[in-house]
Amino acid sequence: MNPKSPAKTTLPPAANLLLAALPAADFGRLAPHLQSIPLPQGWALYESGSMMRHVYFPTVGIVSLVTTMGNGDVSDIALTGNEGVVGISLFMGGDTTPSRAIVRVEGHAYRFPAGILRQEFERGGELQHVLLRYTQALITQMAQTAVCNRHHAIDQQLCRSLLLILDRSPSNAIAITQEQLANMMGVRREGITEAAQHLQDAGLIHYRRGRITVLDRTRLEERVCECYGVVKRETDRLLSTHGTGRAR
Amino acid sequence: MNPKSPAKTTLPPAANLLLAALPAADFGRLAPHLQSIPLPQGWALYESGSMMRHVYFPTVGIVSLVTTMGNGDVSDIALTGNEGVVGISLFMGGDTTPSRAIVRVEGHAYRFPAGILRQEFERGGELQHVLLRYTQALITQMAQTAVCNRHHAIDQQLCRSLLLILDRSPSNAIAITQEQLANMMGVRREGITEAAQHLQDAGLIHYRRGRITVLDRTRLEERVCECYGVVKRETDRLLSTHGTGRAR
DNA sequence: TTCACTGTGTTCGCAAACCCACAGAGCCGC
DNA sequence: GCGGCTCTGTGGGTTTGCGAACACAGTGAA
Repeated sequence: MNPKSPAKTTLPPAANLLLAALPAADFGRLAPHLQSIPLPQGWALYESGSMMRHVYFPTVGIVSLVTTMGNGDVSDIALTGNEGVVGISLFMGGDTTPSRAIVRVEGHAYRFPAGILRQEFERGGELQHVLLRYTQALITQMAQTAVCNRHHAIDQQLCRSLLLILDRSPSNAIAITQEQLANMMGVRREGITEAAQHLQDAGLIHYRRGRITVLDRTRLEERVCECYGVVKRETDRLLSTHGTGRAR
Repeated sequence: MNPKSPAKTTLPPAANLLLAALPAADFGRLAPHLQSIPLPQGWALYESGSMMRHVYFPTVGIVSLVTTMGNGDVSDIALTGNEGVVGISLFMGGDTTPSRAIVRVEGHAYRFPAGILRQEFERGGELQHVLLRYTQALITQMAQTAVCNRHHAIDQQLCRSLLLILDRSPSNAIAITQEQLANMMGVRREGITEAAQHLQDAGLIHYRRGRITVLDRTRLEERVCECYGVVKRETDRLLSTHGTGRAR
């Protein structure tokens, strides 16, 4: 299931928003080291506690940060698409984390060798600012996930998950099974079946065998808990290129 | 409820572990700007969305990062004592966060004006490394909180909260009411009453009117869910001064 | 066409927490 | 030593989600 050997790209279209936000000079130093690789469904970009060798900037697809309990229970704690980066502990200084990173929706990513990225990070330029601001957005997402797990019903959380996925998808058709959704949300598959039925009965979505189509995004947003909006606003704020007035 | 005007300290005993981990040269540049202030119970170091003017390094006491929902429900998402710092979004680049920071157990902290700390952070030296590594420990704590909220019973979560507090307390007597604990954990007060009775019946703790005494820490650690250990190990790893070989 | 497999629908009982309401019990000041 | 307040104990009824087991349908390969 490992991705095939990297195909080096000369000057990619930078479909990753973080890379796209870099000034030409900063990006120029990174470009020679870019590798474009596929992200096949289910692939683990890194395992719990393992030393990271690369940092990944997704362009298409969705990668989840997952915490696994001793008894095998899992929950996604955050979700990253082309707006972010996977492997923050490399530049945060830990080199490893207790969580795993798993491809939930297949796609592609650019990746850098760990040393290259860290070296560039240490320069303290715009790359550092962009990565740290993204990390703060990630923190917000995790915090909101924690309270959402505590306080909100599965129905609402399903809306949240669907919207988070939709925001990172090219179309309104999502290739994912209820079983996988249940895994992401850390609940039983039956709970998802029931919640999805509610949404389908209400005409918000349509699903069949591993494919969910969002029919009415507006009403989905009406039904979702506030957690979605909080995270979205904060992410937009932090990652808008017109930041807090820092030099660019 | 605001703290009184700052009393400037010349060379504090650095009872905050992050400050203590700094080389003399780095600490020397910061020392003139140190202000020691009290942290009274219930005080909000910063509110949701408000611009931060200071960064706080607790020496005694406990500060919680809290997310408040629209309907008033609250949950702590992380907890900081003298091993950490409050106000990470200042150096992460966001300047504000959607969460609040509240003093759960009264104490003291050193604080810096925002500009001073950010300027020192931008130097890219050991202070930056220390702060980023702490931030990663914080991320681990938040991630584990999220899955713990999802999968574990109140009894176990109570054990976790008590141990987290105990780790940051000078004695094994904790001054906190069940109502406050319930707020921290985002559950009903009655749920805490019941869980605390179990622990008291088992002889692990003793409590009376706003004071909980831990009688048998070992057995508390046997009963707690794995989340506590995961966070503790990771925090110790990241904040040990014998880090990952970065220059000191 | 047949067969195996995967994904979805459904059921029943059970346990954990929740909501609400109120009772008692320690603590304080006057 | 008497209110008044805060903190803790308790009960009943309800809801949500879990566990396990099973039926059935769409899909694709032999």
